[in-house]
Amino acid sequence: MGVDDNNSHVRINRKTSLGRHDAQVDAWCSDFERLCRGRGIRVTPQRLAVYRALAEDLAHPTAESVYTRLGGRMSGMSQATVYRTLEFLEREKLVRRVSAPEAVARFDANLDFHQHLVCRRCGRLTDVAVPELRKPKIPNVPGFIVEELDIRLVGRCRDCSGSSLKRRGRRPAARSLKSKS
Amino acid sequence: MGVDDNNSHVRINRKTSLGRHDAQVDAWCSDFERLCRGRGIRVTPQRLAVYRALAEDLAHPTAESVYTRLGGRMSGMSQATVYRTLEFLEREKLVRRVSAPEAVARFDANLDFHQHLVCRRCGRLTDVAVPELRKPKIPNVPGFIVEELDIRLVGRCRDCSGSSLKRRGRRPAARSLKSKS
DNA sequence: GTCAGTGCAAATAATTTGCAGTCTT
DNA sequence: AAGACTGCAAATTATTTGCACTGAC
Repeated sequence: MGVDDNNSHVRINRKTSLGRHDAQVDAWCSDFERLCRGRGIRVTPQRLAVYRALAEDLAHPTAESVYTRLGGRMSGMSQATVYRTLEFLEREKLVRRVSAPEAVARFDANLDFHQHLVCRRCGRLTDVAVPELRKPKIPNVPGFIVEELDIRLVGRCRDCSGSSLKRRGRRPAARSLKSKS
Repeated sequence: MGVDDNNSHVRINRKTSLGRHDAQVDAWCSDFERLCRGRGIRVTPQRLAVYRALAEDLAHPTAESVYTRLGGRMSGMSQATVYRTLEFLEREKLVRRVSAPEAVARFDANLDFHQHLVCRRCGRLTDVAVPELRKPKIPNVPGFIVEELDIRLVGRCRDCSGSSLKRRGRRPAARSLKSKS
């Protein structure tokens, strides 16, 4: 079959599946270092190591996975640092946090059509119905059976829209969100 | 301003914000009970209670919140049961699990445009680039600043496509996924 | 030299599990 | 009555924090 057949509307990003060329990783890392210095962010061996671990493994590792990849208990690097560094890098928008199905679970009895508004700051999750997203055409992805499109609108709710985007503005710890019902 | 002004393309689902009419909750609950019996699912007071708690509170409660709403330690209902029941209801597709930002965190050094394939069974998260989703028009939602659209394609990866959709097929505990890198 | 960044270990928090007893069908 | 469900409490796993120390700038 030809390159332009039905299935090729969508392409799985090959780079993601496993590791990549050292050259590219190195390039990313030096970009990273340059960017940090430019922004006045201290470059520590730990930060470089965590960043490199992420650059090497694009399969969305968990904090724990990063820790393990770095040599775990043997590396002389502590879990706490890995957690703190990842949080820091995310705050600096140097890496992204993505949601996964094994999330701290939230449930919904409402099976009707709707999407979710997710407030980046307070974590509140609100229903919204966006008519334009009503009948999303399910893309055809080779090697994967797409059963549904989960669309989240991420941003800031009314209560949090004023609050800083400042560097030092740390959001509440994930734990403290649980009581928000 | 009129009902049809720019901002009303999108409507926040009011029902969600808090509780609702008892009548509607009752209706949902009896539908629920009927459906369970029809499918041969045992109807226990605990299951009804958990379902009702969800039907009453559409603000995406956590397992912990459900437990608390049911009276916490005083209700005579254990946390374990709440967790087990929610998991069960989800497996039966009687409620939905939605992802939230405080998820068990996964990180990504790749900031390029892409979406995520999420395998419902093994939890693996894969990058994919869907051209049609390239420039999503950000919907205008009153009272919320939408900063980005997070689109996930949920389904089954190649390795898991064969495996049962059978009732008894329990997926691996979330914990055991961590090692998948 | 200074203060941000780190290690360590203990504290929290979220979720799961073993096992014996109980209730739905 | 049979086996599915549940309670209880202990076990796991994930993540955070206090405090003293060290290294990047």
